[in-house]
Amino acid sequence: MPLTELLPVTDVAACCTPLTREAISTENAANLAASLRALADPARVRLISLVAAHEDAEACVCDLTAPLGLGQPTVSHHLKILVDAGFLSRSKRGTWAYYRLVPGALDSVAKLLTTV
Amino acid sequence: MPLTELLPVTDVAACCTPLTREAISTENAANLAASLRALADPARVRLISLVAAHEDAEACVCDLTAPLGLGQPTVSHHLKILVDAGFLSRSKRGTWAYYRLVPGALDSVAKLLTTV
DNA sequence: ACGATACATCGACGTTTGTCAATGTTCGTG
DNA sequence: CACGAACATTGACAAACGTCGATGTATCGT
Repeated sequence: MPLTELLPVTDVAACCTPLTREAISTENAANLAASLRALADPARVRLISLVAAHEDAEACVCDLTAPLGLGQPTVSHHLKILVDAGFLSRSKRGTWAYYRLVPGALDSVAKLLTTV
Repeated sequence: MPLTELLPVTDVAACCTPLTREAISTENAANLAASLRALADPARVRLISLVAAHEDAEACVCDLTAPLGLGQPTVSHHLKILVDAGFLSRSKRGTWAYYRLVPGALDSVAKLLTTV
């Protein structure tokens, strides 16, 4: 079950009622787990936070390597995981690649976890 | 960064504003990531759902091995991770160990992810 | 056209993870 | 007290993950 095969969060959340309302199917559980695993890393948590808090709510790779204390290839790697999972979007302008939050993506997984 | 060193979710959530409000600290990011990693597995997602949906909102190990299709030691292993992370509580009655959701635990991590 | 810059991809390495079989441990019952 | 049942713990192994250095690929400025 590699992290590479995953559905965008938006699709994952479209599927089902919150986790605790009724027993989730095996397939939906796998999709939700994959989305969660994309978030379940200190560097990626900080990346999302840094992008959201950055000016104009977007950031390029060069803005992110220093605060994370990680190499550029590693940061690109984490960003790719977040993009593939549907949490971030990438837009290239000139030499730079700008990342921003996908609206509603975090909220959709939050909604699945909510019990009330 | 093994999954063994972790704070209960409740403490994790007490720390800070939602992820996207301001840049999260390195330490808080590590704690949140650890909580998320406890959830980021298909078997554990199903475990939480099965426990919540079970009669009286509690279940013993013997109720859970069959629907998961996993061996008893593996199920116990996953349950321990969820208990250590603060998502489930364990109460032993006789030979049986009953697991139930910790109220508000899932909601606290959901709240950290919410952007609105 | 050339060099430099910003980023992505690749290959490799050590660490962590999920799973199981085997073994401990605790509790109830005959 | 011994036996069985329910669960936890241990040890082992393959698979996946995070990180890095090296290399590839556009794009801009001169």
